[in-house]
Amino acid sequence: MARWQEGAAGRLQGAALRLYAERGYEQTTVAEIASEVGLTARTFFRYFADKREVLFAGSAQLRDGMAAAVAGAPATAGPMAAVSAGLEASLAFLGGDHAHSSARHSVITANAELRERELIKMASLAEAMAEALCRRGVPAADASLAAEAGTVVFRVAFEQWVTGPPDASLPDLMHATLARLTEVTAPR
Amino acid sequence: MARWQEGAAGRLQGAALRLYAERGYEQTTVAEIASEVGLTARTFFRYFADKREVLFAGSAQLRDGMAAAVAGAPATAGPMAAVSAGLEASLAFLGGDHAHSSARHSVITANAELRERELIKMASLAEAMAEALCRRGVPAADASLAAEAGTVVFRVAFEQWVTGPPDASLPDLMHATLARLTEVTAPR
DNA sequence: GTCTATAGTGCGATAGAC
DNA sequence: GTCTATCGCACTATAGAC
Repeated sequence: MARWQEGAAGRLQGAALRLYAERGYEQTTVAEIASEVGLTARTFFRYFADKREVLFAGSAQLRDGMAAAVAGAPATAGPMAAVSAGLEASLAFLGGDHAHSSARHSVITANAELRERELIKMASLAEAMAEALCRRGVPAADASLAAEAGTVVFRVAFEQWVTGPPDASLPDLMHATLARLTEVTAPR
Repeated sequence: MARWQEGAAGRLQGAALRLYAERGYEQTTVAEIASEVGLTARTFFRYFADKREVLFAGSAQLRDGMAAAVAGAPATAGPMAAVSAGLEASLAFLGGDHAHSSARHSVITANAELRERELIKMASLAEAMAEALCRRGVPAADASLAAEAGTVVFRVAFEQWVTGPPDASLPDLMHATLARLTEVTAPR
């Protein structure tokens, strides 16, 4: 019989998302989240750097997975094609649980601090992909532009997915959005 | 003799930027900034919603100016051309003081919380331009894509400017970066 | 202008597992 | 004994309430 229950981090994440959704992010204290799963606030901060971070666990794996996909794209692929491979890789991390993604998205968009945190996570995705592009020999400025453009596609497609019907295809939305971007930015 | 000196907000901004640069954002307390110009922390929070916001005064005007330029672009202009007009309008707000912009940029990039705040300001620029595009009859998804692509250009060009030589031309960098974006996103 | 709740940190104590 | 997860306490600064 273990003295502690296992999966403290996961239990904290679940309780946090539920409480943030029920009563709002600002109306929820860290102490409440922790006591909800039989822990104290001090332990919460052992696992998460701050009150926001509990909603963004796993973002490092997403980032690394996308960067690896960019790095591993065929040598013949141009910058945008490599970024597209990165977007493809993100689907494995995010396409699974529509209900969870949707709830999480609602909580985040309802609060400015959480939106800030989400944006910096997006920026770190872009930075990681840009660095991978640089290693492929893409000039730094082009790499930043392609990577940031990729995250724009990611964001727009993902938002359409979570706010739309549960049976919509995230891959299809991603491809369609990428096509729209090339259309919109094309010179007339 | 006035009971208080005028331009409290401006003096707080100046002191904040200076102290953030000298000893770092986290090592500076609001009380220090305020006492630096003969005020109290309570007064600081009368002018600025939080410790970060003092570095982002004027961003609402920038946003409104850019949105107005998008709205006022020729009716024949496509989404990206209208966004380009918005970028053009931003130059009047930002192209002036290279030393100040550079110092501010250094402070912001040195701290994660400040980067978060900058990103949400960028997102609000994109949102405002996207809304202006929608009013021009551009479909919502295309409007988001064009507006976000515009802020990507804005960010990349601005960073090149502040980190480069003081006599470089921000307008030229902006145009060149926009051209690179269309090149990079073009289908092969 | 004062008072207070909460976020977040540093250090140390505890209580098992090994 | 060491290691690790957790808790307790004291503390500062932010931010909002009164």
